Amino acid sequence: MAIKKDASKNIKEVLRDQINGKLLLPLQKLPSERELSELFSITRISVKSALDSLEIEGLIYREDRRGWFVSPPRVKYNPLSRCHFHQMISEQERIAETQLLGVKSMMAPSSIATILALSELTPIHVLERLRYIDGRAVLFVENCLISEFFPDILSENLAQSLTTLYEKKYGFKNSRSHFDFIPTSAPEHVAHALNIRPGQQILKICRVNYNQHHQIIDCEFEYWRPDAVIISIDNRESF
Amino acid sequence: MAIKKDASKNIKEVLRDQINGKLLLPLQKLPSERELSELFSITRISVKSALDSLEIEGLIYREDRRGWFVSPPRVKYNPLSRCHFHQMISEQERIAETQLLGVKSMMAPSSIATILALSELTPIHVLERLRYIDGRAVLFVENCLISEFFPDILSENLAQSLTTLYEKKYGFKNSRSHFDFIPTSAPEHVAHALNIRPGQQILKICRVNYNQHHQIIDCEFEYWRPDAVIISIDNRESF
DNA sequence: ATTGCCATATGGTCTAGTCCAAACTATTAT
DNA sequence: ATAATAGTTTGGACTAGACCATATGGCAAT
Repeated sequence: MAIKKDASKNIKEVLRDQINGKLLLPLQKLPSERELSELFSITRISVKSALDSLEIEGLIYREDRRGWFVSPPRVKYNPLSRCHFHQMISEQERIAETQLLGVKSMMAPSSIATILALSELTPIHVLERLRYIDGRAVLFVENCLISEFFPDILSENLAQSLTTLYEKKYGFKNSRSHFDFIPTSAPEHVAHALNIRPGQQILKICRVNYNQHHQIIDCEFEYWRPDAVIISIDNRESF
Repeated sequence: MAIKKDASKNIKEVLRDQINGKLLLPLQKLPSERELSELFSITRISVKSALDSLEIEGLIYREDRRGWFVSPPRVKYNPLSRCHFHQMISEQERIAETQLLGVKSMMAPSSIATILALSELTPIHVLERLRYIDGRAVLFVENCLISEFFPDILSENLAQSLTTLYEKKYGFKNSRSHFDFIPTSAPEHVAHALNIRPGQQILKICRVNYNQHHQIIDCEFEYWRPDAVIISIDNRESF
């Protein structure tokens, strides 16, 4: 009786072995849920439950109504480094792309006003961008800029590094950033952009940036596909 | 037709509203899955799916065969601060406890040897500890110490701060730490200790510590209940 | 070549149950 | 009082289907 496992444990172990043993390669499609349920003689619900679990582990991911696929290796991401996104990714021999989804100008809603430490009605620009690694959408980014710091920014190419733009066009240097990392679920608009289910787990990063005059100039919300990233931080002391 | 929602969306929204509106308070028990399925006239599977989703969001958590409960607010955790766990928690007016689960002495397996940059067979001590906030087990910690750096450490009280012990007994100061933050799922022994399902999402933190001589002396694996924590890091530049 | 349409494959969601194991509770025997 | 026991409640796991919405690819009309 020690050999016999739960149905879902068995399929999980088999698939994990296949992936770890490189019999299933990154980006490769798994058999459909119906095929798996026949192969393992279990119902589709049990198959789904096993796949859900492997998804949480970060081994596979789903594309809505297309199927299940093996996750590529995670990229290392050091938010504290000066390095731009594209540079950081290409150093890992992966290909990064950035797509500008849209720009809105509005009054800061209370949730954002709190983060930006605004005490009165203040206009902001909100950029929505989607970032790809090796062609897969893995990161949804929302930048909220305090408009008065960035006159005429909307005429620039906003698919590039904002940090560079801040410095070249406005002379801003980063003096401080604050980061919050929160394991939570994807809001509707994020889920849609990343082609994941609303409510799926995600790693949310809230970043607040200060310029060289110690003023908060913008904040950023990053939503990472949880299987795509390792946050990697090195902390050397200066003493 | 715009009013009618999916069954699971409806129950999710109702429960989320109840929690956000403080009608359901932290640590309070939700009605049982069977009661909810009757209340909302949906099957238990749909109820479970909605609860799963709220769990991922971090609003509720389950205790095996006991029920579903409203998550307390997240604690802020800054791994880069010098601050001890107990101090950090009590500054947030929460109560921290630490329980030593066990100590093993062994040869470093390859996975750990790699992290500790060991090139040959090396004895290590492995401490397993469980940390509670307000009586709830939220953090499983595994410390892997290179034995030769810590003679006689097993005779000490290991439920206290290890950092303090390193300094007082061995004169070690931390000169550098490296952190990896990985959203993944709970391994079996971790799930058991935290009373969560094997395979449930977790935030894993791998930490490697260097002493004042720039030697790696130990590493630590932290497994956080994902609804219990916000990682909060402040990055001031020195230029 | 392009466009529009349709069939198919696929995952998303749901119904209506069953059986099981662990946690808890109330009762009973000592 | 204490300990053993039996019943109840609870979530965990599963069966065996159903219908829906969308992504895709092939085909036909333009």
